[in-house]
Amino acid sequence: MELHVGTGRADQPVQYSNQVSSSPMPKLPKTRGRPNSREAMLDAAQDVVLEGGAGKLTLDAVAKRAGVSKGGVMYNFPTKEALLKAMVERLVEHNRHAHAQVTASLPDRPGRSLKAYVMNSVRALDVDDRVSGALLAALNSDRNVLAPVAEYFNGRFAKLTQDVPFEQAALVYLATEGLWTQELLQLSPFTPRQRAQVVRMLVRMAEQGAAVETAVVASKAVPRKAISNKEKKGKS
Amino acid sequence: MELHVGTGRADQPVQYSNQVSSSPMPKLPKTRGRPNSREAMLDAAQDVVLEGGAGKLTLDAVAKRAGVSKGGVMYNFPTKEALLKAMVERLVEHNRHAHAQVTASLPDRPGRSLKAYVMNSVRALDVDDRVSGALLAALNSDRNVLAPVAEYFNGRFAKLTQDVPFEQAALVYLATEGLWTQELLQLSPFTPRQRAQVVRMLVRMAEQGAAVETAVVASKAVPRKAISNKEKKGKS
DNA sequence: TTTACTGTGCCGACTGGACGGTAAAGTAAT
DNA sequence: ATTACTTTACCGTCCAGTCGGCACAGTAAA
Repeated sequence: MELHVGTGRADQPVQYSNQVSSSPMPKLPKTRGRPNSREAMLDAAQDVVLEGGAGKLTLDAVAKRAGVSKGGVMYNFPTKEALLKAMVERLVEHNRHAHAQVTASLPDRPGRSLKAYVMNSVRALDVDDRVSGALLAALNSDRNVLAPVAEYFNGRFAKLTQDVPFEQAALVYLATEGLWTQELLQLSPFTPRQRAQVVRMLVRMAEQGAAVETAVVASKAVPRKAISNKEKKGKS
Repeated sequence: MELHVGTGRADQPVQYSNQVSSSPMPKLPKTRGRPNSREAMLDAAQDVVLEGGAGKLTLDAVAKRAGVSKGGVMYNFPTKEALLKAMVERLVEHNRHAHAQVTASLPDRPGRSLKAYVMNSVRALDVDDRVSGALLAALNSDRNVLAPVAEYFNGRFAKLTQDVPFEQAALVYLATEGLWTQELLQLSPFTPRQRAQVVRMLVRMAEQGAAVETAVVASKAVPRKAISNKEKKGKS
């Protein structure tokens, strides 16, 4: 299926795509002395957050990690908040791109986008996109910085619900988000096997679109003996 | 139903709940051993985190907020990590208590604990328990501090699944967790109305226990026209 | 080609403030 | 006086942000 859509870092000949306002570099060629160190610094920042948590994200740490001096970092990001903002924007952008890519790879049926969302979230866990969460923590400090994220989340959900009945979409959406968060914070109570099982269920639900919704509403008094027991295996 | 189980803070004849400093602080009786001060400081710490994010949680800020000096804080909590730990423990403890309380108020039927979990999580949002999340962010920095939380989470889920088929429990659990997180971080795409709708659905699913699981598995080809449309209103 | 000038990208020492933590002295109930 | 708690003052460290400087590339006049 070739789902490799990148890890959120610069693993392609991308010429620093997303420019953050006030960036002091209108000249695009930029080729002069060094390759684009901006992306390298963002990568470094990601790594730092990943390894030490948001609290360890200092300019010096980023500089060291990126193999430059602090001045170098400050040159590209006039302030720490600018760095954070750039990280967030790159992440959102990457996520949007990845979602689009996965969506495109799926047949155009109801729940397509929702299914893509689930798959993409899981992929994000398998790869090392774990920055998002660590970053999210960092953002918690500067609450205004995560505004773009909120906006992105909103728009995203709006699209997911066009395909699928609201309750259904919301359920899958929330569960996916919950799984993602829990795994990210390493608070998940699931064994790998259970996680896989859950993911399969979510994908299934996204695929089936409205079916489950109907079933849920209809199942007011289903006799319990009818329970399917075939799904019992994983246990820590 | 009497679900008032507290807000996680000292909800008793507390005199100075949230003081904004400046005030000369009317020297209350100050009875001999005043075990209140500890709780008051934890309350203050909660408030600080709530308002400014985890990054603003400094000893000075807590002290000012609590109407004491920094030394006063340091006396009760020899180190900042001790303060964090205390906050976490109080939170977990409170949560455990609340869950037990809600559970007790429900009829002893399958999915009882799960339903209580859902209801309690929502209640936590309605009241101002929002600290948990902010705190959770803080913990992200000192990863070892949130170990007790992880432990608690694990045990909690284990209990929820005793009652209900795994997939069902996992689904409700994750969705609830997702909802909680999103609302907490103010990233939720839902209108209040939609949120209420989702909550109702989750409670319903928890109640019905195994029923939905059966339905999900069975619903391979349910005609979409059977969808209940009665739930369409909220829209931002 | 040489020289002189300009701008870009980066370096790294330094500063000033914030913050965690310490210690000694003070206050009041017992 | 002893104990429980609080305050005031201070220290050391960390860190964002500043600033003067350096190297190199391009430009162009000589």
